[in-house]
Amino acid sequence: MSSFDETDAFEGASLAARAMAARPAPYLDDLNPAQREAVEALDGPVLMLAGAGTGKTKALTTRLVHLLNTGRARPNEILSVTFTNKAAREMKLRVGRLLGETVEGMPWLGTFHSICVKLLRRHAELVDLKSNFTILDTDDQLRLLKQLVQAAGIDDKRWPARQLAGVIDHWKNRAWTPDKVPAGEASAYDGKGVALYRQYQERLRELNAVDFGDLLLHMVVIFQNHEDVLKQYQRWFRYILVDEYQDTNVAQYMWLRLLAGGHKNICCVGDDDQSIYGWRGAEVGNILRFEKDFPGATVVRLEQNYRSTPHILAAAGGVISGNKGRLGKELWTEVDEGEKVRLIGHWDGEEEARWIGEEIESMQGGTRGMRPFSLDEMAILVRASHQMRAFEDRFLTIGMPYRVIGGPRFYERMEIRDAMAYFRLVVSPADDLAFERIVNTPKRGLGDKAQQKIQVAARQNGVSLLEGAAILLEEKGLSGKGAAELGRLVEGLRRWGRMAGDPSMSHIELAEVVLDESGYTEMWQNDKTPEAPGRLENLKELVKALEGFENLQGFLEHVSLIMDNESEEQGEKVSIMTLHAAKGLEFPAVFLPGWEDGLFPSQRSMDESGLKGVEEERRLAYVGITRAEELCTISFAGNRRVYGQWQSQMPSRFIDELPEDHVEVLTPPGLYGGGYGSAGLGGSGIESRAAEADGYNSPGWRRLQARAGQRPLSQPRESKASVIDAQAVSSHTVGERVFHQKFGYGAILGIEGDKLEIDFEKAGVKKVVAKFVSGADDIPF
DNA sequence: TGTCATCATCTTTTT
DNA sequence: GATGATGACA
Repeated sequence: MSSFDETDAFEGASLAARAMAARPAPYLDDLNPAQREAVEALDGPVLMLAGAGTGKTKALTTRLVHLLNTGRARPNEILSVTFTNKAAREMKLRVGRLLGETVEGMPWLGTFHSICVKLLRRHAELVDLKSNFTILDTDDQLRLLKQLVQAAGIDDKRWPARQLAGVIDHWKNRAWTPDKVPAGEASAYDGKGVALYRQYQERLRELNAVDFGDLLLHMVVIFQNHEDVLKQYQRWFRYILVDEYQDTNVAQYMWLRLLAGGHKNICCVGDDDQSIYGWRGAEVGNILRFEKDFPGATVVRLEQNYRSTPHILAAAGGVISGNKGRLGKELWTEVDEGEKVRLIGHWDGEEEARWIGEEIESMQGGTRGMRPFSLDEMAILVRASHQMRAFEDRFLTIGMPYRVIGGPRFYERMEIRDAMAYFRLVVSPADDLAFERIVNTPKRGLGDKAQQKIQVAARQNGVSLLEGAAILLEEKGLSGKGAAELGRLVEGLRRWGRMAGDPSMSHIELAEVVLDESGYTEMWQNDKTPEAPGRLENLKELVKALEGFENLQGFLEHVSLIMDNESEEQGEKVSIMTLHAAKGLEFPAVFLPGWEDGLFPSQRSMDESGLKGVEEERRLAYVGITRAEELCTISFAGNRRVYGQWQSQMPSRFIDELPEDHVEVLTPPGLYGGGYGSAGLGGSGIESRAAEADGYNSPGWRRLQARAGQRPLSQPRESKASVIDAQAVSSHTVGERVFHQKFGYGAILGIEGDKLEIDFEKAGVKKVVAKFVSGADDIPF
């Protein structure tokens, strides 16, 4: 894990470089001609157009090693930027492997954001900040904006603060400070957008805080206004590598151009077909105009695909060819044909989840003449995260082990943020946002009125909320329970602050003391909701995570940037994630459910961005299909619940774009002869094998629907899960009160084999697998 | 001030 | 279906 130890970032070469004078380069032999060209074109601008699965990361890391190996730069003179922490880690790992040693000496390999934090800490004063500024998460940001909106007397129902946040984010992504917002944007947010943006920036400065967008924006401003600073870094970073260039926004683009302005030794890697972050301000245009920005650039295309079968590549290629203005690449492969992309329609979303669950079970044992797939080799990629739910419910029911990647992030959970707010307040007592968050958590009898008094006291005296509270107490401005509790809190924070300065006390102990004495832990212990045990567990994990850090401050810094949760529990599991989260990953077998117009392509994307929106969605489809190595299964449902309301769905337009020759249409499961009549493939241009059947209006289908409730949910197959479950059954009795990790507490109504029918207090009656249920009294924590 | 019920709104995608 | 905001009540 990267630490923020900046000491040797600019000092002499810490390891590898010393020994790096021109060694032989055996690693070059591992590359194909295109990759090799991209690696060996070391000087001047290089654009590497790397299609999906063409060995992009390999080329990039090899290039980095080659730079070191030829003695062109020392490890700390290379700036390499990625978008995600995961990608940065991966690169470090692979560079290390190629060098045959661990890479501690690459201080400037990281995400845009983490690198900008390092730089901004050094130059904070140039934008009126102190170098210990805090980084706000979206939650803090929103609360701050809400205050401003309300203070401006705006009806925040008609003009939600969320929207303002979006507008400001949009502007920051284009590197527009309040002064630079173009006149054409003046109508944003009821015409008050710019004024509020200005106020917001002012507030941030007062709080000595920045938001995510600021990290880049401030650095761009600094580089633009302070030539000496810019020059210094232009000299220092002798080579620049950029991953996922198609995802850069304007601010990032300007940042890169400024830094590369001198030597122009910049190598950008990307794939215009995989640009899927337009909604976040990414500009495909950046990659499309690279050659104009850097005349004489070497452009290398990586087109040999090492990941997928020809059928999969052809299907992906067919879909993406519908987009205009592509740089154009033709992926090819040497591997054998393999299976066609499979397409299947279902009656509704639940049926789809059920079918995929069963298909996964049979694929474990090998089915339809295919090799067996392990659960780790299979993934379900959805458009929107709410689609995951159907699968989770289903898999919980049948006892299929699964893992959700990129779900609700650990550090975004309520209890973690609360705890972090306490820590922040201990470290910096003037953190008003943190104070607001926890004054009345746990409940201290400090409602709106009391909090307003604190605000007033703070403002009148020109001090932080915490100090304001202290003054208010001295002046006896509060009484009763609230006063006593607030006194305890203020006192506590002072005490903990002293402890933080006491070297004899570890920050881990301190964290425990804070959570304990503040009553926060107790609050959850007394909480009877099903989430409480999990939250306590998370708090424990949080404290454990502190171990990797010197002090609370370092930890807070880390957390604000590393938002992904790396809880890699082992065990074979099916992966479920969004298409966005899947970028850069690959799986032997991939399921792509929910290909229905409105859902995918998403209605919102089409409404907001029109044709551009559809094209981005199409790229998303391309990303999805190209994640598959051997088998790709696309599905759609004729009906789906949207906002809790049933809606009939049309198959996605992208289905029409799949080239027929590379697609096999599967017959839907069940007793009804299948087919795709009214709700199915009509008009898709693809011949269904069962096209003659009248599909979902057939009597057989209706019969099936009528019986859906009683039908055994899955044909028991010899899976590991059910064997274990069978043994577990005997430990439960009808009427027993039990606890389930997802559904909470409930009473057992009946037992059927390895499944229990349980009346949950919150979730209602469900059938679940016994192994997910524990006695209500022995909850593990 | 805290709690409960009702109601509206909502859903992409994330550093 | 679920969450958040609002308002009546204890």
